Amino acid sequence: MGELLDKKVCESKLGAIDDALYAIGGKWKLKIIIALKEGNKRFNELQRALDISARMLSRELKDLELNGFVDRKVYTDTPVVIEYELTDYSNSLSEILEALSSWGIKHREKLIEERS
Amino acid sequence: MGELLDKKVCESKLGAIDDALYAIGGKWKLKIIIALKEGNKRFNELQRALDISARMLSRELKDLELNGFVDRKVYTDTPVVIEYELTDYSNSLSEILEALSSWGIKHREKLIEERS
DNA sequence: CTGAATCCGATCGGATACTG
DNA sequence: CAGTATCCGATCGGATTCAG
Repeated sequence: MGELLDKKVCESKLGAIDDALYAIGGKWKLKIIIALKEGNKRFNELQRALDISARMLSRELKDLELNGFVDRKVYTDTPVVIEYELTDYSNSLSEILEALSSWGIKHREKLIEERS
Repeated sequence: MGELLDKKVCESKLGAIDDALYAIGGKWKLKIIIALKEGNKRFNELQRALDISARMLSRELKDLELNGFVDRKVYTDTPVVIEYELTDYSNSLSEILEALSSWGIKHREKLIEERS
């Protein structure tokens, strides 16, 4: 009986993780969000901070904006300034970010240990 | 002064997340691990459970084994049975998995809400 | 400065067929 | 059953160029 329960739990988790990976998976999305947590940034600032090509950054920002993680602010101050800013919704990712970064730190330590 | 601190924190987090994504990023690794949490599985069972091609499953399992998340057990029972099993180390991912799946559920709810 | 357009190689990922 | 090999299209991702 516990097996059936396990299966249900597993399947629902698989579905949920699918949804999550679909929205924030890939190489860049989470990194962009982290970079913007430090403060709003302009296109070129992000590019330099993340070492990402303009082509990919442009795509990813469009996607992040479409999915409600990022706002594109245009300040018409002559010269016009364009900044990217996190939305409130992106704060809902904080648990994931924390879990990932703390695991990443421990994982790196493990790797270094193994080399010796 | 707080700005400099922010920058340091951000950079270290970017590095840690890099490490994490390098190890467990991509479309399949976490899904395979979740499927195996339910219990050990054979190659074909995994394939059906995840709807993944043999080609990709083979690659990903090799990678997961190399990085210490999965063990490949061979039972020489005539006929030989081969099973994949999670290592203890893969349990260190539980926080990440929990965070991802609970966020995924909330995110899906948000999406459904938005369509109405 | 903010992108979009193009080109090109690398990788992803499924389908199919094949081996032990 | 447990993979491997091959083929092929889609996407990723950098470099460069170009426009507003």
